[in-house]
Amino acid sequence: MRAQRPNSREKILAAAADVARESGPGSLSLDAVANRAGVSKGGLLYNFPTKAKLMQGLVEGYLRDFEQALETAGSNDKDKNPLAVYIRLSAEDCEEKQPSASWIFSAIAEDPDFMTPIKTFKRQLFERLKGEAPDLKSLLVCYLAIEGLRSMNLFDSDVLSKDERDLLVSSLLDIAQ
Amino acid sequence: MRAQRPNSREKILAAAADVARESGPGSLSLDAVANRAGVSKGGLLYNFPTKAKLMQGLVEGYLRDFEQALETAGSNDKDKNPLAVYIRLSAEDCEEKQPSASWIFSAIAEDPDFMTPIKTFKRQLFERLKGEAPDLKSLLVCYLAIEGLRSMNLFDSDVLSKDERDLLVSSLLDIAQ
DNA sequence: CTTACTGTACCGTCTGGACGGTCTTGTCAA
DNA sequence: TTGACAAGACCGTCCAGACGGTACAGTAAG
Repeated sequence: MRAQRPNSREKILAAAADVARESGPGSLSLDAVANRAGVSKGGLLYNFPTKAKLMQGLVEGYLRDFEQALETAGSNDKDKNPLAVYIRLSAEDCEEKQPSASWIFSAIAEDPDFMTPIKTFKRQLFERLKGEAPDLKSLLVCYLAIEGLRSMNLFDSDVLSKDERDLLVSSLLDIAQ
Repeated sequence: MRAQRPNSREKILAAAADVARESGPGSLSLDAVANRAGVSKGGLLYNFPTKAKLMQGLVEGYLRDFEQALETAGSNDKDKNPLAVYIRLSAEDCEEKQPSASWIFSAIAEDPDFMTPIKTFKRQLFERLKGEAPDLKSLLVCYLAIEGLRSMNLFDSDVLSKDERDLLVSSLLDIAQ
């Protein structure tokens, strides 16, 4: 219903993420994205009338996917502790060698305000976890450590070995009970 | 010996950091920096012959300051546990409402390779801590949580209240023994 | 006839950087 | 003490290129 050949949108978004990751966040030009997506510049601007809308599309897609992943992980997982679910999901995300959100740097460079939806999302998530966690101290430590893991993945600083990452995750799950 | 009026360099670096923080990472132009520093564009390019050199100057200054802060904190602090020293120092850094390194986004946008010195620095720091820490699990949790705190500060997502930050730090110091 | 594009040509703006000129400071011979 | 001079530090202007965005004519499918 959204469009007749709707995979163009997704193709463009994926291409934008690819270009941002491979060519660096500062080189995310509309021409580069159009080429990468196999779409003319006119076609790109047909789907996203401005560069800001493109970025907004990236942010919204990311948040949508994340929320959905959290939801399905929450219902599949036998462990009903939401913090543990979040830890496991995040650790899985960070396994990927290629950070799924490296385009964030492009968005920030374009306009720092693109971060506000992400910030409010995170704040809500934290509040939700706080409501269901038995111990504030454990929650703080675990949540921040996961934030650190995500940060490392984003900056792809491969400081930790795989063993160390596994040890960390199991320690966190321990702390989260 | 480095220069006859060497405060120009520092003034320019400070101006660059200010512009990056206030105008957004994508708006860090040489003109803006020159204006902010009270220096002509020619003068700016005299001190830093290219934009890349300017970024490099920011990175080097940041690393130098950080190392020095670690050193003095290590000798002043009665607690000889290096991890505890690092935790306290980092927590102090993150108290500042204005992240001291928001220019990092500008550097990444310019060229992701500007991160490599910072990455190797962090890796070395982590290795050093690992050498002196009694328990790997505690180190991992503490180090990552601090990394998370730094990340939050950088993205200035004010998710934690001051009380929560304090509670986190004391918990980490507990874990670090 | 509408939707969803392609392809091209173009405009205005911004930016990094090169360049020539200018002011300041230190040095040193007379 | 002074004057000549060179090097250092900085100014102001100009330009080529890249970029975001517009306009528009064409077209293939449903």
